[in-house]
This record gives sequence, C-alpha cells and structure tokens, in this order.
Amino acid sequence: MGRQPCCDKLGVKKGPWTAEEDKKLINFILTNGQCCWRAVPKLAGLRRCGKSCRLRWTNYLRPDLKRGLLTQAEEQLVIDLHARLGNRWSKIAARLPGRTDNEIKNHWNTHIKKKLLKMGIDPVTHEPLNKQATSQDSSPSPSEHLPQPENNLDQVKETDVVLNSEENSSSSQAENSSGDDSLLLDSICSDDSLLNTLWLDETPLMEALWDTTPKLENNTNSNMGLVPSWEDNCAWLLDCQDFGIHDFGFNCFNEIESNALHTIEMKDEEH
DNA sequence: AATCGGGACAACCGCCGACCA
DNA sequence: CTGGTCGGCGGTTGTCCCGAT
Repeated sequence: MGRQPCCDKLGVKKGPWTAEEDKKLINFILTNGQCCWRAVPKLAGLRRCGKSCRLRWTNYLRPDLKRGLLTQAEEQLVIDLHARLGNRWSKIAARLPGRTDNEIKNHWNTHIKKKLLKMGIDPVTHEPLNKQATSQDSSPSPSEHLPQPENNLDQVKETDVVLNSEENSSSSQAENSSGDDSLLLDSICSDDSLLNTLWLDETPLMEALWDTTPKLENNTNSNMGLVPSWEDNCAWLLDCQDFGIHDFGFNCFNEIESNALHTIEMKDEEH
C-alpha cells in the first residue's frame, strides 16, 4: 500500500537542532504533553517533521535521561540482555532507566562490539569466535551473519552460563575492570528468578533489578558522579516507567521542568 | 600549526505492526 | 476484511570533536 511521508518534505528543516528549536519543543510538550506527533511541529511552530520531533524528545530532551557514558555495570547488563534479546534495542533500553535505545545502540556499535571482538567473542551470537570457526567452516565469516534474534535466543539461553563466566573472566583480564562491578553483575546474572523476569517481556523492569542490587549504585558512583544524580532525575521515572507522559498527567512536569529548561539554558550559554 | 583519521553520537530513513474507520 | 494513518523500531549516515602525526 502506498504510504504517505510522515510530513511534506517542503519547508521541513533537517539536521542538528538549534537551542531555539529545542526550547520550542520543550515548551510545547511541557504545556501540552505528548499528543499526536504529526501535529506537534505545526502547533509548536517548528519546521520539522513530527518524527524528528519525537526522536529529539525521546533521545535528547526528555528530562529523565541520564547523560554520559554507560557505566561498567550498565555495559555488562547490555551485553547480557543483548545475548537474550538480540538487537532489540528498545527492549534493552527499557531495562536501563534513563538510557535510550539510540544511545545503547550507538554504544554497542562503537564500544561493546569491538570489546567483544577483542575478547574473541562474536558480538552477534555471543559465541567464542574460534568455536564458530570450527563449527561453521563452510559458512561465511561470522561478521557477515545477519542477526537472528529468535534463533539466537534459544541458542544463547543454553549457553548463557558459560558465556557469562567467559565474559566476566575475560573482561576482567582484558581491562582490569572494577571488580565490584563484575561481582555485582555476577549477582545480577546468577539470580535465576530475576533472569526469568528479565526474559519475559512483562517485567517489573529495573525496579526489581536495582532493588536487588543496592550496591550497584554505590559502586558505580565514581562514574555516575559526572552525570546528574540518578535518583534526582529518575526517581519519578520508577513510578511512571513504561507509561507515556500523557499517562501520568502534567503534574510530573513540575518536578522535571526545571531540569529540562536547565539543559536548554546551559546549551544557550554555550552558544 | 596544520592535517588526517578514528571515535562518538545525533539524526535521518525506511519498514513494520497496531489501531481505527 | 481492507485500506489508511500513526508511532515505534532498527539500520545507517552525517557531522563534530579530539588525539596522533
């Protein structure tokens, strides 16, 4: 079926967002909430396509976003979840409060992928590379494999324990990473019930995870110190997670509005 | 000081599924 | 049931920044 473009391309601006545009978008959403994205540009006075507005909001302007590099613990969690879920970045992102699918995807492609390859692990299958080479000698190189999450899932489930131990041991060798984080991840990954809930799509999400790993926050604070406090920015998120903003009304914006506007003001100062 | 290359990340594109009339 | 619309997702590209030479 023929599909209309999400917006008429005429007069639609592309490329990086300006502080002015950010301001307009934030002001609009703060006063009106997230309604039909298609209508947002017009109503907000933006010459952008609705999709672009949504992306800008969800990936950059949302006040509950954590900025900065992923912590060791988050990274390990991403690896673990990727082994189970494949390239379903949005699902993975749902387990990491304050992180977007785009951010995780980028981090995977730029950091983790290389790290795993260095460690001799195929980032697609999470199998050791040499093991693959022997078992798939007649097939193309592993890097040419298209991700097949469905098959991958079953496969990975069976090899999970092995993988986790391999990843943890090799990562600690490879980069002498914080032992605390590794231990914490061990505790996360060895928690069967937690993994089961993670595995299921209907999950209590990170709430359970963070609750069961109180040390996690303490031990990653060295890294977190660079970004706004997770508790400060995301406490409300725990209550509202997995709901659209419209689902919990506008009151929450009173708490987060200052954060969002502060972000923009900081940006203004830079210019 | 200038140039180059790679890394990091923001943003775009096209497809898909859900929903509705 | 069908066709249209919309939001969301994953892959990819573009751009900026920074360190090495």
